[in-house]
Amino acid sequence: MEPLTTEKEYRILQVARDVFLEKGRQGARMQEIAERAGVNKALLHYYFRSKERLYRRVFEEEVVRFFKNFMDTIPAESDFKTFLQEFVSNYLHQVANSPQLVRFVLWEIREEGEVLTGVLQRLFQGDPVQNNPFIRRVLQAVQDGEIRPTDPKHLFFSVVGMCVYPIIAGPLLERLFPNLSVTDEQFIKERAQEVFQLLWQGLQPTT
Amino acid sequence: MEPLTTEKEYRILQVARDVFLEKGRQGARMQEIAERAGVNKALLHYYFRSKERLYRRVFEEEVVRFFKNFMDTIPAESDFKTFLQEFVSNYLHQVANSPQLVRFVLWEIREEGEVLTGVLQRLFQGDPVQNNPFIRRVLQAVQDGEIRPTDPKHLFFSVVGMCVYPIIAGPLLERLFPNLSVTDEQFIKERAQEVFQLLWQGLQPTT
DNA sequence: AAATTGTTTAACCAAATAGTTAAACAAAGA
DNA sequence: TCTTTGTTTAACTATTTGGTTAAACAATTT
Repeated sequence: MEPLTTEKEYRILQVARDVFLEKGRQGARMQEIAERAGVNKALLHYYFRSKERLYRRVFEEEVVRFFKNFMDTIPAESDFKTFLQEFVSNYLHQVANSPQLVRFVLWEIREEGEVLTGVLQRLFQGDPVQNNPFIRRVLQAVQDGEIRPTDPKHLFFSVVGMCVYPIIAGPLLERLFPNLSVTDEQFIKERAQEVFQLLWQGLQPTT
Repeated sequence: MEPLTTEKEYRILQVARDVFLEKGRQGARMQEIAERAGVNKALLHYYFRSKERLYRRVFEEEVVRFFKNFMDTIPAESDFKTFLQEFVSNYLHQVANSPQLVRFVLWEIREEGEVLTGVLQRLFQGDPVQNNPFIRRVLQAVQDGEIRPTDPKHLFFSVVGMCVYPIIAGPLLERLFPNLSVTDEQFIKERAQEVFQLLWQGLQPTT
């Protein structure tokens, strides 16, 4: 049988991702990755040379995924009300789907300097990111009088913050509120509703 | 001269905190803590026995601080409008003052099970935390008709999320928005204003 | 079948790092 | 001054962990 190098290489990457997201850069162990992937430790080095390189590969991929997730949740054109409603719901589901991703990126970005800059460079070549679709849509909504004048950057922070926080703080909040499970569909729906309502009312033009 | 054991013990704890907040549980090195504290490595073990115990000591203390910071920012009684305004401003400043704290807690709580439960137990003995002053104040404001009916738990998540997110995502956001510095007094003030405005308008009773 | 190429592994090595110990040192008291 | 007690350290040990290597293995080609 033809040995499919790609298959095992891919499995290693998958597992490496899991372990790094769980334990972080320093907490992850090559041995554990190997075992979980069902291969020998040397194979990790055969494919990826070093822990550093394997980590970078994962880190870069996850930062990209982090942004792609965000971009993917931006709905197609429509009135701003449904745009906002859908975005909140989509993004909440996205984050709830893999809470570790956000936590990982938010923690690990603290050290990576050049690496992060490189990834971002490649992701948004030339494009000033301040012009991302979400922000452009907000600016347009303001111009069209659909919502009151607002700094789109701050609105962006607010929306993302409200979606992301309950989920990455989950382990804490679930201890404070005994009946809470932040990744439950039930809660996510409830949350989407609350967030949207607050935003929409808060953004109404004042006459 | 009388040797002040407390002094060096205290300095070690201080430095240990810094290093753990910077590097995390696994990233921190006993050697580095010793060097930065200006003492020999053995002294760390003399006072704290093991890395594990030193870490727990720091972790527990920081979780407590994390909550104390929150509690301390809850303003005294007043109308809900100024209450909210002050809370947002206070909490933003609190978080901006030590962004590492929030990042650290949010990352590290993922593993600690019994430890965290223990700390929380001691912090809020008996008191169901759902009854914290912030939430009580919101409930009252709803009853008094100062704001529209809202789930106080969700409002709590929203406020904290909007304050916390831009700051812990700082390293990322500052690369996306070149002129941004999320811990600058300038930005914090601006942010407080924006967050409050959104909240206040979003919470108005609908006639 | 023999040779070739690429794949996989067990066993090993080297470096980093947590933890220990015995001895030096300093202050206080007899 | 000598002893005692508590403090501090340099040097050492054990363990963990990233990384290497030589040899076995499997598939393919000649």
